[in-house]
This record gives sequence, C-alpha cells and structure tokens, in this order.
Amino acid sequence: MSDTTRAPEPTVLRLSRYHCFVGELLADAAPARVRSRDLAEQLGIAEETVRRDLSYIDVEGRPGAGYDLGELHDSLGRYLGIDGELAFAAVGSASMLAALFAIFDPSHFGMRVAGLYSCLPEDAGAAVAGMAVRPLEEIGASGVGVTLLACAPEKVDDVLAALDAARIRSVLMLTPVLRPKHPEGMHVTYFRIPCSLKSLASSTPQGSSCCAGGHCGD
Amino acid sequence: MSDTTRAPEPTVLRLSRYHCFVGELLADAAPARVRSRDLAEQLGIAEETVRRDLSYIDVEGRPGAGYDLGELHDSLGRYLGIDGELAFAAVGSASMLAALFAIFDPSHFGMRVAGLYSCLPEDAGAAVAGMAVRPLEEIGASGVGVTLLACAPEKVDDVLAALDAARIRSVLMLTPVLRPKHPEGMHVTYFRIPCSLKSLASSTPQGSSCCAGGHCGD
DNA sequence: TAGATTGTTAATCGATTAACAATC
DNA sequence: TAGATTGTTAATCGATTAACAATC
Repeated sequence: MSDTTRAPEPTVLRLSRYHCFVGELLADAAPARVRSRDLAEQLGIAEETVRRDLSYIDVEGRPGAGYDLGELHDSLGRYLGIDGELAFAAVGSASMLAALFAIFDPSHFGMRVAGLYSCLPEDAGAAVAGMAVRPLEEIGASGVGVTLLACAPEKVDDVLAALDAARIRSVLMLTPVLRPKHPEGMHVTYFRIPCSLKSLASSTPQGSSCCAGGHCGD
Repeated sequence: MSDTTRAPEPTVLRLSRYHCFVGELLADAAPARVRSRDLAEQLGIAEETVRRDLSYIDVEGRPGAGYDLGELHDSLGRYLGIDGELAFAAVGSASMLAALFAIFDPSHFGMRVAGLYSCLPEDAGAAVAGMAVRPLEEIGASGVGVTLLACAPEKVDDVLAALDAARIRSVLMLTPVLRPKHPEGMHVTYFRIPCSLKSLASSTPQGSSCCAGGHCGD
C-alpha cells in the first residue's frame, strides 16, 4: 500500500530478491498469484516481513488470494527503478569478465549487459560472450547508472575516478581493497571476500545467512 | 574486555575487517598502537562501535594510549578462529580461479589457499598461480573448514553436497542462484550479484554502504 | 457466508550511539 | 598531575515479529 517513507536498506535488498524470484516464477509459467507465505518460505524469511516490505511499494494484495505475479513484478521493478531489464556495465580484464559471465547469466535475472570495459591495453579487440570489450575511457558513452567492478586492486582508485567522471553513481565492488578512495556522492557496495571468509571461520555450524553484506542480507 | 556472550553477526563481520586492517598496519611498520578513533575513521564507522565490538574479544586497551597492534591482531585472530594464516579452499573452473586470484591476493590479507578444486574434467592437470587444480572429489583431503565457491550455477547443488560430504561447514558463495539446496547445518554466505545490482539501481546518490551484505556490513 | 490472507498497529528485539566514570 | 582514551551503562534508534481487524 505504498508507504510514503523510503524503504530501509535491508528492505530494498529483499525487494530486489523478490524481483528476481517473481521474475523467475513468471518465466516458469507458474500459477498467476503468490502469497506472502510462499515468498517467505522460498526465501527463508518471515511472512510478516514480506508484507511489511511490500507495504513500501505500490501494489495491492487480495486478502485470501495473495498478489498477482505480473502486477507484483512490475511494481517491484518500478520501485527499484528498473524499466524492463536493468542495464549495467562491467569492468575488469577480459578473462575476468569471461569467468564472471560463465557463473552469472544476466538474462536469467532480467538484466542486460550494457557494456564491457577493461583498462588493460592487451584486452583491446577482445570479445566476451559475443560482446566487444572496450577501453575503460569509453564508459562515459554507455549511459549506464550501475557498474560491476572487478579489476586489479592497484587499479581500483583510477577506475573509481573514471566512473565518477562518467557520472556513474552506483558501483558493486568485487575487488577487495581495504580503503579505496571513495569519490564524493558515489554509492559503492563492497563484497569483501577476505572479511567474509574470516567471519565464516569464526561462525558456529548453523543455518545460512548472508552478506551483504551485509548489505547483503542472507 | 571479553564479553561472555557471543558477538552478533554484524560485529563479527567488523571484527574481521579490523583483523584485515590491523594486519596491514603491522605489515606497513606503522606506529605500535591504534586508538578506537583511528580504526573508526579508516573504516567509516563510529568509534563507540569499535570499542563496543572490541569488548567481545580478549584484549586490553590502555586509556589515553589505545591498543597494541600486535596484541590486538592476535586477539582478533583468536576470536575469529584464525591460527596464524587462515587456510581456505576455492572451487571453480581453472579460468575462474585464475581470474579471482588476479584481483584477490590472499597473502595480502593474512590468508592462504589450502587447495584449488574444479568439477570440470578438462581442468585436470591445470595450475593456477603455481598451484595444481584438483578434481572436486579430492576436497575431503584438504582438511579445510572454509570454502569459496564460484562454479557454474547448474553445478551448485552437486558441489554443496560434495562439500557437505567433506564435512565443510562454511561456504562463501559467489555464484548467484535463487534457491540452492542447502545441506543441513552448513553455513553459507551469499554474495548476490544480481540482487545487489538491482538494489543499487534504486539507491539515491549517497555515501557508501555494504553487502552484504548484509552479512557484509558496508 | 465462511475461509483465508492482507495491511497495519503495537510489542519486542537487537544494534548503535551517547554519555561519563574509571584509569593509564 | 593533567590529558586523553578506554570500558560500560543508559538512551536511542531502527528493524523484525506478533497480533488482529479489515476485506476479498
């Protein structure tokens, strides 16, 4: 029922999980409706949490019958600022990009690669998954807002500066660096591989949980 | 001052960041002491949070003079269950492993690769960074507790089952899958690349924040 | 209508921040 | 001692869970 206040960060992360999940249900020609309980069970969270989360977006559930899949997917996408497919750029060596898209198929999640970029001269002319790898300098022309970054650690500061110059505000950072030089106003999500491995070392054997993350949420 | 209760998840994640950071300070031959304020500034958190976090581990700060770097590092490592270097295994194609260790040097974070494993027959005999890539079936012999997983999505369930059989309790999962078959009692941290990219799409241009999440914390 | 599930308010839980006495 | 910073208690903040009236 579209709460006026902005959803908190953990909620936004779950909303994007619902978006992925509902998108898959639609592709699978599943029943036309889902209940908060279904979502909750599949994603391992409480059903009250699902309803509370959905209260931030503009969708009407039907008491007794749940939510219409199509409406829910559209509304989630609208809230997340995704118009149809989410376009994003990726930066890294050609071999990193190839390895990455071997484990992550954007089309499976309703996403689309808007451009591939490398800062290595030897990657000039390379192609990954049928797409040309361009020099990083050209990223400004991509018109993209979100970027996945997996370059060598010593290049991170330069790449962030280049992304900032290209007016890219949002970056998902896979390369682990302790203290990157953070351009003003840029929103960077860090996947801290070493930190997460270390914190796993300490964890008592129990059920799952996420990143993100912090940010990550489960 | 070593609180008896177990530290909450967000705290554990920060403790592992302190461990990385203090480890780097030690390697840099920095001054022999740090104050909670220094840690807080460098990692972008409040200094009260740092002190509260450190109250869970067995270290004594000196009022007016902060913490001894060596003591702090040892105590953090002890709490996290890291004896010297943290050994971990990595699972993925040889090309994925090569790309990964090009952006992430474990030795820089006080970590050590205990073994590399692939489930692809064509990777037999391959080597990455001077280390042999072994068939996944041999992972039981590694004796390792923590594993980084970046295999193809269709292999995820099989690999998780193999890790479970090898008594590995903790996994950091890089491959995005909506609903992996989760072996009982296994602790899995998910880096959800598509979800994080989607939630970045919605984010208003502001300062940084983490993962993973969530789990990630900043 | 009866049954089921939503949307929302109130209660709980947990983590972060503030404040300050203890102390090196 | 005076100055600075720790360790801890209390206050705040925010998110999750529980409960239930509204409603399809």
